[in-house]
Formats: sequence, structure tokens, C-alpha cells
Amino acid sequence: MEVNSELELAAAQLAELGHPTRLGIFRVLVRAGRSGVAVGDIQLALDIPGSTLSHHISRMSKVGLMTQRRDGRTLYCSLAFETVEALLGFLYAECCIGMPQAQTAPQGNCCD
Amino acid sequence: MEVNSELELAAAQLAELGHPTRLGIFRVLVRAGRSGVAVGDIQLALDIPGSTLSHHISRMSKVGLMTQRRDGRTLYCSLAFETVEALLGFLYAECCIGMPQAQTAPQGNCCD
DNA sequence: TTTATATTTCGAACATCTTGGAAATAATAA
DNA sequence: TTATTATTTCCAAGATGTTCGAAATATAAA
Repeated sequence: MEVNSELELAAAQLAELGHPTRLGIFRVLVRAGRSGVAVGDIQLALDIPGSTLSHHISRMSKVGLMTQRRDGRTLYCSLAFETVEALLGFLYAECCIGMPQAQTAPQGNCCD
Repeated sequence: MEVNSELELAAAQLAELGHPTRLGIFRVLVRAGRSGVAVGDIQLALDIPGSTLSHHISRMSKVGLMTQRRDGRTLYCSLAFETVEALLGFLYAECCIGMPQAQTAPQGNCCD
């Protein structure tokens, strides 16, 4: 998919999060923190075939949601925290939405 | 689609936001606030055929992202702000992700 | 240098989504 | 009533996504 605007990038990333298996992967990655998790450990956590998992990992990587690094025969996946923050920042930028304390929204263009 | 867990509901909603046209609709709805926007005005804003727009509106409504109310011949769409807050809350609940001030994260299970 | 482990790529079947014109419905105005 | 406006539903074609077994690749260990 061609991603030629901030909105299109955000949509592409949201679409990847918008699948139960991939949101499960996301959850595992968040909990793993910066150090990441081995693909095999994600597979253990989710209990799905390797080829299916690999497909989802590939998609998430393609839109910048995660990075991979090899250590020996093991591939570690790490969430791209900056990307996720930028994505939620995009949603947030429109409005107070997503802010825990909605009252402190910068502009008053919604949440009336 | 069967939605039988919090994760599956969140995934279904994220998938709906994960389409450029629907994210554009979302943006229009956010800006419109509680009072909502007429379908026809969304169509003017996005410049797409009515049947296509209607299809996207229907999908977004189905997962609870918006509500519709009729006034005369005009149908008004309003963002379900509570739903969106719950969705972002779900993402947030895992971790500090999405919080503007990441340093104040409640648990220290990530963002190390 | 053969075997085992970790993961990806390939391929193919099946499912779902996307798009938009044409026809249908809902509500009002003439 | 009949016409007009606002929007949806129907339909069908084409595009994209999902799944997973089998085969391929990468790396290390025996």
C-alpha cells in the first residue's frame, strides 16, 4: 500500500493493530519492553503456527510497528515505541481524545 | 465478526479506524463534536460516492464508533467519544504508551 | 559435514473488504 | 399525489487478507 500522508500512515498502522492476533503480538511486545521477545516466545504465548505468526510479524514490521534483531539463531522482535507514540499522537492531535485527563485538552474544538 | 473479548473488540474497532477513508470520517466526526455532522456534509468533506460512504459509516457504526440520529431527511453522525476513549484506554492500560507524559506511567513494566 | 533449531518464504484455498452504479427507502415540499 | 432531497441497500467485480503445510534459509552444535 502506498502511504503518502500522515493520515495514510496512521491508517495503515491502525489496520495492522486491528487484527486479534496482531493485537496479541502487540501486547506481548509492549510487555517485553525495549529488550524485545524471541519470535519463538511469541509463538508460545499465542499458540499459532509459525508461518502464520511470521506473516503477521512481517506485516507489522512493514508499517514500522516493530523491529527485528538477530542473535544467533534467534530473532528478537521489539515494539517500535516511538512509532506507536507517534500514532497515538496523531489521534490525540485532533482533539483531547485519548488523553487520560480530558479536561486539560489544549484546544476546545471538541469534548464539549 | 464475533467479538467475545476486550481484545477482540479493540481489534475490531482499530481495524475500522485503519482505513484512510474511515480515518478521514473519524477526523470529521472528532471536529464536529457532540452535535455531529450530516452524512451529506461528510460526503462533501471527503468527496466520495454516497454508496461508498454509507458502507464505511455502516461499518464504523457496527463496532460502536459512531451513532446516528435522524432529523427530518438528514441523518447526523456523531462520534461515540466514550467508545473511542475506552479503545485508547485499552491500549493505554497495557503500559504507558499513549500517555503524553510517558514518565508518569503507573507501572514500570515497560518504557525502560 | 551432518544434524538440529529457529524462522521465513512459497503456494494455494478460502474469506473478507472495497468500490460505485442502480434501485429502493424515508421524509419533506410543491 | 408528485417531485425532490437525503441516504441506504443491493449487487457484482476486483482487490486484499488469512491460514497453514511444505519447503527453503540461517545459524549453531555434534
